[in-house]
Amino acid sequence: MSRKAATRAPTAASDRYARILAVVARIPQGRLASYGQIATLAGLPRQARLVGYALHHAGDARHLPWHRVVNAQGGISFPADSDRFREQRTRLEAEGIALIGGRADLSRCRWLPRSDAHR
DNA sequence: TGCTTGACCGACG
DNA sequence: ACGTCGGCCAAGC
Repeated sequence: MSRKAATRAPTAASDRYARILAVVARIPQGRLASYGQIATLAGLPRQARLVGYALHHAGDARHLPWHRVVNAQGGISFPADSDRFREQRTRLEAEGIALIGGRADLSRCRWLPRSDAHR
């Protein structure tokens, strides 16, 4: 009884956020991951927007490498004239990731989990 | 209670 | 390369 009408996902939102943030926390320094990639790794394919929402909700109040999450084009998903944008770019450059033409080379910096390989 | 927005993505034309 | 559209879920008003 009191079934709470689980016509929707039986999984609580906070649980999804936890999974997403856990994946973000695993991104190694000097590596990048796209929102969609994080979603898939967290077991939530096609839910890239949730990744952004989770990070927004978490804010910088965590020790998360949020700056290592970029969009599918390798760019920063913040207005180019915002402080957020500058901070992310600064942090990435500090890790040796340069943004050429506003975007990083994902084919070179993308994080490949389990394939850490030489590490 | 319902519509809109959002740190997005991929497919199409 | 670019604009448009649908998808997917949660928070805000």
